Amino acid sequence: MAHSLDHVFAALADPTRRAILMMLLEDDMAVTDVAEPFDMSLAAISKHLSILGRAGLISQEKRGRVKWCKLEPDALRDATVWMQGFGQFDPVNLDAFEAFLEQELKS
Amino acid sequence: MAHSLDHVFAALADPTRRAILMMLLEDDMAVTDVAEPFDMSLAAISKHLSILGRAGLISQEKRGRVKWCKLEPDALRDATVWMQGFGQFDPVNLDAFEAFLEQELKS
DNA sequence: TGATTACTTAACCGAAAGGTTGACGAAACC
DNA sequence: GGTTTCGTCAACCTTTCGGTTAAGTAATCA
Repeated sequence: MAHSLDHVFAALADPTRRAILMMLLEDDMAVTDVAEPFDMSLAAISKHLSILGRAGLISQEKRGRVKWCKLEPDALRDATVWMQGFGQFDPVNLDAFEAFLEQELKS
Repeated sequence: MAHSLDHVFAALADPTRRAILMMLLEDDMAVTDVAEPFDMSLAAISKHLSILGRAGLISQEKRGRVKWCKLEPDALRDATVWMQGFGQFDPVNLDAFEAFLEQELKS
């Protein structure tokens, strides 16, 4: 159990951070590129990324002057297990997630 | 989509609130009984319960002078779907959850 | 009726969250 | 070497969080 549920859930509670995670689902990204779609300073994004890092949800590797952000979905495992203890839900519906994702990125 | 992921994840980020949810897994409880194991005022627990209620994770029904708290696990569904969009995890391991729960309640 | 029980609300407090701007360091470009 | 780019850090500000105590309301008990 690498990272506490406290940190993971707290990281997921912010819409900006959830959006960042969804962006990283596509591919690894540099910090500046992560920041681009948001109406927010680079420093703010940098803070969000460090919170995601503390929760273990992403890792960061610096190559040259560019710092690359990589999704680490395994950090979600403990949280998922915890939540599923409360009942069985439908089998994963990826279509629903895709739709939700599209909706979210649009707003 | 009844309750926002913001509220659900924020509610889950606090260990006291997660412990309350686990207690309610056993059975419905009155507010005073929920508060009993915690080293915290009743007012504090009342606030935690209202946060859980706002997230849709519990419902409360007043019968006489007693207010009963009931787990509403369906509120976790959207959050679970969201998280599972990041990858398939092992099938639910209830035994692991039970062990974790026991550990948690002991500490 | 009077006292007690069950709970919420209000006011307050310190600490943390989420944002800003400005200065800085390190790598890359010309 | 000078300048630009990438990113963090420090200081600050406002709002929210998580707790407290004190007071208030509503139902029950004796």
